[in-house]
Amino acid sequence: MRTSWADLAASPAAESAGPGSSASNVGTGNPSAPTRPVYVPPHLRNRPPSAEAPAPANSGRTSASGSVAGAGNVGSRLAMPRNDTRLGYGGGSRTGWGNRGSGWDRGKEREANPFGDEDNAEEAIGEQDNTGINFDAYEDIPVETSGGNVPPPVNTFAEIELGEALDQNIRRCKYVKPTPVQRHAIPISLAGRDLMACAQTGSGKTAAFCFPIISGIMRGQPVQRPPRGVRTVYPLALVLSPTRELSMQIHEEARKFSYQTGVRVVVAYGGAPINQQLRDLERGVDILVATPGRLVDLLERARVSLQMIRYLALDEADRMLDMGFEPQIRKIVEQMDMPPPGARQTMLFSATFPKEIQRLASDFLSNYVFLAVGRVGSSTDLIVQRVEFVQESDKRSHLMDLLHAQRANGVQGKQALTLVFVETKKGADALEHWLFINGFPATTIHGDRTQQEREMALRSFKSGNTPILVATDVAARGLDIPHVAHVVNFDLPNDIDDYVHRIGRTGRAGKKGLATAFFNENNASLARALADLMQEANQEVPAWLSRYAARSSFGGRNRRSGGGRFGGRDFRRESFNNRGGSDYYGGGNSGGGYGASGGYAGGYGPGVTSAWD
DNA sequence: AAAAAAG
Repeated sequence: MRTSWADLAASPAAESAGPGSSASNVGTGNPSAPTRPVYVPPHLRNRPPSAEAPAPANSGRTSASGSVAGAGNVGSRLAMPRNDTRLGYGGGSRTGWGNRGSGWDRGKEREANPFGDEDNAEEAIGEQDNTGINFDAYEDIPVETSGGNVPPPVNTFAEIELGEALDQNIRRCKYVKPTPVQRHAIPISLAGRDLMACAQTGSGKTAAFCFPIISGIMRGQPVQRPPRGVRTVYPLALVLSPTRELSMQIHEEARKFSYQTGVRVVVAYGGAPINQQLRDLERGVDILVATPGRLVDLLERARVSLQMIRYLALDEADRMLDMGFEPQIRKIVEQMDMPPPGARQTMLFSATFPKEIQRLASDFLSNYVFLAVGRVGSSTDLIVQRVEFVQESDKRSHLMDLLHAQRANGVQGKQALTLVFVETKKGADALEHWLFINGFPATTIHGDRTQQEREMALRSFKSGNTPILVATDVAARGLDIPHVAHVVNFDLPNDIDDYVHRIGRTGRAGKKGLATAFFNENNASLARALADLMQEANQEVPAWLSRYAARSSFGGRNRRSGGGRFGGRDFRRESFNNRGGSDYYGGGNSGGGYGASGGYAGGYGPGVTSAWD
């Protein structure tokens, strides 16, 4: 029966195995046309591994040895038979999950094991290795929700019906219990609600939107794909992010979560050859992770259609909707063939969410829940923030002093990683060169480098091979780099939100971090916001900075009324007096965001909704 | 003014 889109997707893929065959086998409607089954079509992937080796004694439940699940497996093949009997198939005890009657067979026999086949498994999984998560750091987190009928949070993964295969992957990731944003966001999404979520950097947002998507796709009705054109693919979920490296990272994470669920995740971004990405797409895609430019390209080539999208997730959503990106995002979301709000489920995530961006974002949402999870303070107080007054001309030698001190401190074992942010691409190259000739191995990542160079730089940094990375804002958001001990704002950004994201590259997953900023007259416009932010995060604010702040306190665009926290306030609450649009961050409101202390509407216990209703 | 994102 050629009813499933998967069959449609399968044919072009088979065709790609034999380039000469063109689209003929699709046209014939012959389901078993491919004679060289290099590729296992989705409808065949889920055959119970009848003759496979039985599960060894090693249960795999918590291979707590080492930091990596399956680290002992040299190759991916080794790991898979063991798991097959436990995950996708045998586990079908849960209601509905094992039911393959729909012809929507899931699971794969050829899927590479994303847990066991990575060269740098420790680095790759390290941060998400939640044995290392310091959950105590997440106690007493203030939560605010608003919107109608907010589904209550959960306390454990077990009480969420995510499906056996996904549960198993959660165990493999060593996620012991959900982080606060996951506790709240996952039930909201599973209930089918649209969501705008603010949560601190490093608090597990990726999983928060991936789990409901994967679960929903597994649970969902099989789709009949319109045979629009054989080379067009119809993803069910779209995840957009502002940088290529972040898309890669989300893809890697999502692959782990969807391992042996039969849900296929594909990534597409610019700067890399498009042909491999096209081949990946042709093999079938449920979740497409992409950067906007490349996606538009694919859409215009009609290689991707958004017609079947059920889930849309924007990571770093405020960034995606700011001036540079907004037209592209609108084009993708509103002017292609994506179902409208209400006909799809939309999830927006970021650590920061300025009010006027919330307003733009609300165009994409339908009856959404606003969720803010985080401490009172836009940055986690796991990060020690320092500001030093440094003239432009002294910055280099000052950085050198810091690096020397750090080296002297001799972090045992692996060298601590230092991420240095600068303002410009040229400045990045210049600083890298200077560091290099002064004996500090450094590399750099910015938009003037080739994609290969960018990826190489990031790998080299992550592995500790080059423990200093000089970066522009391309690296400011979302990147999850374990062991970043120190973020240096060599040049401060002009926007306080960028500062929040930059320093959020450290202090992740409940670990501590240090952030040092070089401040001088050029940064006067940031003084107020910076001082406020630091104060909220219980950081020591230098007296000279407070003086700068007082001097420039006539509400520049960086000034957040009411102590902006991390943008964690639903603009709808104040929108009636915000229509004028003259405000930024709701400037001039009287309410002042969260109350100075304990002003949260609730969210601590189940069933709590908010005063917004 | 800068950075990012298609080629």
